[in-house]
Amino acid sequence: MIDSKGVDAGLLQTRYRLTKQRAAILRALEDGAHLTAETIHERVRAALPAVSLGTIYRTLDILRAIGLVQVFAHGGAARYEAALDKHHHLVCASCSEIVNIPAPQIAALALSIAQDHRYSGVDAALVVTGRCARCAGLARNGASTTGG
Amino acid sequence: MIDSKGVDAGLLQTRYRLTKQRAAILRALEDGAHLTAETIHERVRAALPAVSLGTIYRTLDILRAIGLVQVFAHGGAARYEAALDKHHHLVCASCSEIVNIPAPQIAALALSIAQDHRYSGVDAALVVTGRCARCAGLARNGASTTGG
DNA sequence: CTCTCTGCAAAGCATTTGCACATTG
DNA sequence: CAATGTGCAAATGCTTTGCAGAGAG
Repeated sequence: MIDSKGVDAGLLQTRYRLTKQRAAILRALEDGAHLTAETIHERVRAALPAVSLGTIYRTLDILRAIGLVQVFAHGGAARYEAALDKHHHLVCASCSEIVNIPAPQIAALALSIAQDHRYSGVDAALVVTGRCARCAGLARNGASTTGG
Repeated sequence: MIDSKGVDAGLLQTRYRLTKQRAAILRALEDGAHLTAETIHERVRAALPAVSLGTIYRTLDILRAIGLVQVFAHGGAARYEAALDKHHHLVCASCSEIVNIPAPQIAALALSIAQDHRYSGVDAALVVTGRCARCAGLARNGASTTGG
């Protein structure tokens, strides 16, 4: 997986080349999780102003194929994060806060479901949606809760 | 919820009007599950040739807000289905077959996770991805598995 | 009759792609 | 040097929206 000293190792083990753009994208993914392609673009631009959004998408797609990156859809745009560990997500419907949750029991459940239906090569994604304490509090006061 | 004799009851209990377009959309949703907006459009057109895609989207959005319809994203386009019961999905990564799975234990797990993080009004969606037996078999023979 | 809905067509986002040039290994 | 990657900009696919006329209650 990704390691702070050897972020790039993953790529080096493939036919893909390690360009400065890709290294920057991997670094951006280390800093924050659940990032939008556009957010990643902004962050990468800090180091490499000329990088295009197209390159971000192409690279993220490669990283996902290799298994270095995990994607998860929320609110129109896809969210990307480094595939450090297997986890699921708890999302606030109001402010879109995203919390990682371990839920290790899901893996076994998914496997059992898959076997029942003769599916192989299984993966599972659980998304729990609700309202965080802060947003629930604001809602009680009748205030708008949209935003971060 | 939706009943074969009273599909429309849900709408009638709201401020929304029951138009022939909406009735047709509800009926299309009874027939098949996991439908794309475009598929629903085609089906509705059989009865009402002039219906526009825009109306399909507007209606589906209302039905979701009321709770008559459940959405679930897969492969670019959103999939819609009547909210008859709470269930989850098993999806074949090759042919995109979608199987409904009950997994009642998820609700309790989601609730417990939500409580841990002081979230309220919780809902959970589990998507299990894998390769169905047929696609796995075809893959073994080196044939293309896309489609179906 | 009033308020809501509809069709149409244009707009809006997120994402993908073709191409000529730049870069990596 | 050969193969792969990049920027740019146009194209795509799904979904949303403004508007004027049509229809529901």
